[in-house]
Amino acid sequence: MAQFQSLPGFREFYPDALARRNHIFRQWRRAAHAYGFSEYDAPILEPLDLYKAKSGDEIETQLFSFTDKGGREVALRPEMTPTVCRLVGEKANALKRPIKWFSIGEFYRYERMQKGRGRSFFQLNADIFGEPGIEAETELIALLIQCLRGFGLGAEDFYVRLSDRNLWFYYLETLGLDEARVRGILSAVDRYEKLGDDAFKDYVTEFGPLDAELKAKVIAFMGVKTMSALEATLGALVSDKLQARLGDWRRLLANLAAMGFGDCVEVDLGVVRGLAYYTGFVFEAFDRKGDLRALAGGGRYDTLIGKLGYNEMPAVGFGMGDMTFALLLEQRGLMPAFGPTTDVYVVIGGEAERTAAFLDIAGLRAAGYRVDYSLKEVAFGKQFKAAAESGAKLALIYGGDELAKGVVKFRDLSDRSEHEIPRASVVEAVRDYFTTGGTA
RNA sequence: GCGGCCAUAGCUCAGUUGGUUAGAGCACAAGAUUGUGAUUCUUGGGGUCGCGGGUUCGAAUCCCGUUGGCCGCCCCA
Repeated sequence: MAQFQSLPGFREFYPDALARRNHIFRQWRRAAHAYGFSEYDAPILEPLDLYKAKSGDEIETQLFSFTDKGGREVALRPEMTPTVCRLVGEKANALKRPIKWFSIGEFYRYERMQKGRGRSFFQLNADIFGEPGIEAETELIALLIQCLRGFGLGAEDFYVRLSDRNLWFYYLETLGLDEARVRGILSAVDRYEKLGDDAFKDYVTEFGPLDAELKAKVIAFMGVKTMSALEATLGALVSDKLQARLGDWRRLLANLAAMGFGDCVEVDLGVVRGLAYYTGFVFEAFDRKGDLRALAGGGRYDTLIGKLGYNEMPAVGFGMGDMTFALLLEQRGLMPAFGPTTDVYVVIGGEAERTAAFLDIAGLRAAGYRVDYSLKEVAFGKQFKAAAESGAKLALIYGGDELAKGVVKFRDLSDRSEHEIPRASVVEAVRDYFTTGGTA
């Protein structure tokens, strides 16, 4: 039977599955366009070094990488960020700012499959370049929320956890830690939710015993879930950077609340995101119930474009994958059923009538209507059954009796009413039906 | 990279202590039905039981290996 299988972790999209995927992409595009983002795309095969430069050599074990016939070390793209940074970096001086871009593409990672994760997946990426202030975060997080709300998901279904690596740095600095120790603590914070106290083991190995009072403060800070708790913890501390940053937080949350998204966003300093390249606000979107993986994640990365060899440019972005998202929509019953899409089904009496029918079928199709008919000569009963199953609202009957009179029978499949129309005005009659009387 | 469970028709699954030509429902196709709608009835196509090896007179069934799938750990850009 199965002589050739698809490669492990790769998905095949039969028409019903592709309809669901397209539905997701359509809503994402609609949201991104509504927020003034422009769509771009780029190669799926890139130089391996592009990813090593961002993530280090060890990333190679999780890439689909190989040597091409020209001896180049290449990799299927595992993410969009390095590529879009190159696009922006190359033409930084010519691009009007702020640069608001998005793309929807397929990505590849050589990993074990799990629920919500495969070796190939699609991802929406949205980024804003050239804006260092929280106005960029406002716009981007709002887009993320709209990308979820566009499907009918609400604050009871998902929430965005908002955190800030800068706030962690400034706070831990006031507690006397140097940069290396701060990074060690952040690494522990990233794992604390899963590992509990064991998350601090690496820190202790590297820097020695962790002061009990410091550890208590770190754990308490992780637990901060509201702006007022944040202000209670930090408000009295003497640090200009810290107090200015609190102001950023207030403005960002106020902006999102003003857009009506306040109930979708929660302060949560427990989120730091492992990636070393994030430099400010970070955020992740999660399902409120259930145990799904993160729906989306992102943050500010002001230094990455510089690390890739271009002039530094502020940037903030997020990515949202299709697999976990589709699981959520299915769980909530928000994935529509997609069937065949036909406007008009043409019933043909026999071979003699087929020639006349073809002319009108072609005319209707040229006018933009979705028209179908039986490829072979079959009984009328079968054709009407096929018409009903096709989803068509209208059937046009080309029979010998009608054509002899120069007419076509026009049947409304929803109420089973029918009347005759002149053949010469078929396109007009169909157009009239769908623009006025048609029950779409 | 590590671990658990699983693999019979396109799908969901039966298949007795190992026993003759491997079944059902759904789906698909044709007919009953030579001009009007999802019913009903009849019929049909489709499987080297994931693959390979072993035990046996005999394997879908037992054993080993392997590939693939689901799930978890690691990781998660």
